[in-house]
Amino acid sequence: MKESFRRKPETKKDAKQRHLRAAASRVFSRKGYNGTSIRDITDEADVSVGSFYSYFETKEDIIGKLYDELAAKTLQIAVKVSSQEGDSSAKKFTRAMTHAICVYVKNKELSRIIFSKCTGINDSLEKRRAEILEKTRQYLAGVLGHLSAAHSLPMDDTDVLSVALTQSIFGFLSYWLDGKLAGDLEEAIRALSEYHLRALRIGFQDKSIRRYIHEIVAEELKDPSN
Amino acid sequence: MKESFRRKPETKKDAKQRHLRAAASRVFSRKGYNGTSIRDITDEADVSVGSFYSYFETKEDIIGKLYDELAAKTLQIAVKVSSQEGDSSAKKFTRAMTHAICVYVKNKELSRIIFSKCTGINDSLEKRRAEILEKTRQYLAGVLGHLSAAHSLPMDDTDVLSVALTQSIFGFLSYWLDGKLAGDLEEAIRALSEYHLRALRIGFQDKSIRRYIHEIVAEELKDPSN
Amino acid sequence: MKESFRRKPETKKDAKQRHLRAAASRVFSRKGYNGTSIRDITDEADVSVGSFYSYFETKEDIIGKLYDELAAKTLQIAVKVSSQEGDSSAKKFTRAMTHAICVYVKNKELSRIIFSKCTGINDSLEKRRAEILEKTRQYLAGVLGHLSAAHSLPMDDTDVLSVALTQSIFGFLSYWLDGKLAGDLEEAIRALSEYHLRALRIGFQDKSIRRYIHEIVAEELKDPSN
Amino acid sequence: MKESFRRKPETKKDAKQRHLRAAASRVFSRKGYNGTSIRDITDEADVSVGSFYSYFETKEDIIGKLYDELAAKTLQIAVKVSSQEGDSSAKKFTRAMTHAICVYVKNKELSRIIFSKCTGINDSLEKRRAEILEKTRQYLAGVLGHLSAAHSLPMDDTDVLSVALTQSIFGFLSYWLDGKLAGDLEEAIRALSEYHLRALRIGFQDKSIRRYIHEIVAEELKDPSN
DNA sequence: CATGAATGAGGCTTCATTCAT
DNA sequence: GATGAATGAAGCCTCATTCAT
Repeated sequence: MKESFRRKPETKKDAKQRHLRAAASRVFSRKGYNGTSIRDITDEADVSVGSFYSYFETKEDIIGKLYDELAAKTLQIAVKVSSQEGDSSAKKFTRAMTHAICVYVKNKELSRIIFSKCTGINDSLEKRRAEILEKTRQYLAGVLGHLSAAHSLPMDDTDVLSVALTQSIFGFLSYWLDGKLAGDLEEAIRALSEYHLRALRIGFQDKSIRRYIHEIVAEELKDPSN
Repeated sequence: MKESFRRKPETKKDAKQRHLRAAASRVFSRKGYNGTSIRDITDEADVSVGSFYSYFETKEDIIGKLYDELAAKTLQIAVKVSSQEGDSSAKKFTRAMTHAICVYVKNKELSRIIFSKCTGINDSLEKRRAEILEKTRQYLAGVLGHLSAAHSLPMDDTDVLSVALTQSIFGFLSYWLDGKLAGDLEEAIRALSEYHLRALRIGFQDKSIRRYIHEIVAEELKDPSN
Repeated sequence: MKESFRRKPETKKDAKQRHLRAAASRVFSRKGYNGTSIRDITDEADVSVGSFYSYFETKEDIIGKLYDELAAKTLQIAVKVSSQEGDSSAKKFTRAMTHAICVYVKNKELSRIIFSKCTGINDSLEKRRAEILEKTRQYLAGVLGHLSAAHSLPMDDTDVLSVALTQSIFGFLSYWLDGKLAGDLEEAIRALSEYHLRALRIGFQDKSIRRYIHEIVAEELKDPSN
Repeated sequence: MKESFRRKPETKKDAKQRHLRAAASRVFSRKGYNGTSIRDITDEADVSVGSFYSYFETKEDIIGKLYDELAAKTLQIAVKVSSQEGDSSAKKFTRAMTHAICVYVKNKELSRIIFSKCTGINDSLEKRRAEILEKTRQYLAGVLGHLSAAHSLPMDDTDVLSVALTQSIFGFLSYWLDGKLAGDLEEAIRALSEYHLRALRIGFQDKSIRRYIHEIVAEELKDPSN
């Protein structure tokens, strides 16, 4: 909402594009890519079909832009946590995972789009989708790598394990975002985190884990706007 | 007209339906549901459009039938392993997971369809899709439940953990079936299995795990036909 | 059912054709020409689609044959009554009209087909349809002509009046065959007959009219078969 | 955007809908409902197929709208004549019938559609069709009722007679609109009118009847537009 | 720039007709 | 002959995209 310095005064044009993206993400999240017509989006945004095409080349384009949007958000995952040094492995890992989850939970609609509602559209979009999710995987793979070095873990097959780790998180998120998992989010993250910590043979104290998670969740998800 | 022995007359009609299903699964697996036209399927199967419609009601019908096909296969997961008693927890778990993975690997195209290529089509199909995958999750949740009782594991949130476990397997499979993971399948399964065994605090011997996996993979995937 | 002399031993082929025509007339009468598929007819007749095409060239052909069937029946109208000589004009007219009505009522399904269910199909069939109905019109026009000569009626526009007369009968029949007119058939015919007799300025006695009608209706419609 | 005076802004949208309805009525009147494709209509109207579907929901919809159009016109029958009081029965009846005929003759194409070209499409449309024609029948039945009271006619079976009267008019119109009846329209109406007057035992003078008819026909059909 | 009517390619589905068995 | 699986032309309809106003 605030722009840091000068740069980017968010023109009217930008605002309308954002407005359309927001409308589109709502509709896509509800009806899926193929079930959504351009008309549906412009109706939701209360603009004309013609306008849509001033801001986006094609229907694929807007999905691409939404992918971009989520891709930009996922950068925060690495940025926000990477600065922490001297923390215990358990703290690093838990904070990394919690951050990742929070980013997706905060962007519920975009996440639903990329996790399930707008998949299998075509090869090029599928590739983009994979790239975005891959960023998170690579980030977590990096964390795993550090830990494996620090703990001299026999991280026999980093690829397989980073996939397993990432996909278990994404899978959990899919269920969570679809409302299929009842219960408290922090508690769920804790169960997930401790599960993986055990798998990674990283020692931890239940109490601390809860605290690490709470700190991040409280901060990330308190703000109702965004 | 008469069939010599018992069960499964597999009429010509059945055979052609199967032929069409196979053709469809190939095209769907390549181009996705929405990217595939009826024409594409009938071209692949080398039959006329009209024929398609004497075997399937609608385009949705054939996807439903393919879903059925995979659903039937997933029943094998539970059936094949359920008979083992007196085995160690590690053996039970590893065999269960390996079996599940083998079923999906053996049905590569159907699996790609249900994991990614034909998702988000509409609500009713999405529900069917979820149900099918849910079966595997429930089966694994059952295994977890047994183990948690036996090891008095603090299985605090069985739902979350069964989702995490299942989705890590499905995620791994998606990558594997898309050819994104190089390396040996048995080795990958072992890494995955041991990861989860550690997470579940089940003791195991690396050597035995390899053997459990090898027995099943060797048997399940040796047959070149299917 | 009985064949008068030798001639026409009604081959098996003829019987099957008749069987198909009967089935078709039932289905057409229920669902109309365009709403009926060849499959519907062969299902009703319990024969194969291929058989259908041994007996009829095309779908149009069978409608044509059904038209023929009714056309043949309408010939009876003229034949049966024409022999009466020396009768009063009222008797002649009433008997002619009653006969015409009975023929159509006796062939309920064929009549429904030609009156409403299979109309507007295409020009050539429409022409055939018109020809058939025209036969009845011409017959009644002939009766009108005789009467006009006998009574020196100023039958100013025979065409118009014969159309009006015929169409009022056909219209009545459409309603009747669709079950839209309650009441007794003889009574309805009497009302109709007397209406036209008055229009034609032909004197009559109510009692006699009833008798003329009763004689014919009783004979024509008593037999349950056909 | 603003319309100068009152009622009926007749937007461009309305005009185009009317244009399409007119084109459709021409094609339907020529080729019948089932013989006409959407393409035929849009070719006749010189618009795209897509346009058709922004004005009408389905092919059935446009026939329904054409039915509506004629239904609206038939309301004029009752409206225009109902005001006449103190007239003789012959005048009332003749004027009513002439009005009815004029309405259908003025809407030649719509009438052909509803009388013959677009019949037997399906049950729901057939019901609508019947309802529309029924309105005219009921109106004429009403006229008959009044006359029967005034003349103490033994209107024994009003239903049968109103059907006969209406259908003789509709039948006459079908012939007339198909160009199957040569001659002068006023003369034909006169013959028809006098026929029914005699049937109804209403006294009349030939000269007056001619005048009643002429007044209406001259007024109703003089205007070349519409 | 905004609008939304117009476009038409392309998809799904039906069904009259054919023909190998 | 009888059968019914196979064919494919043709119809209805949708919706992404364009463009005149």
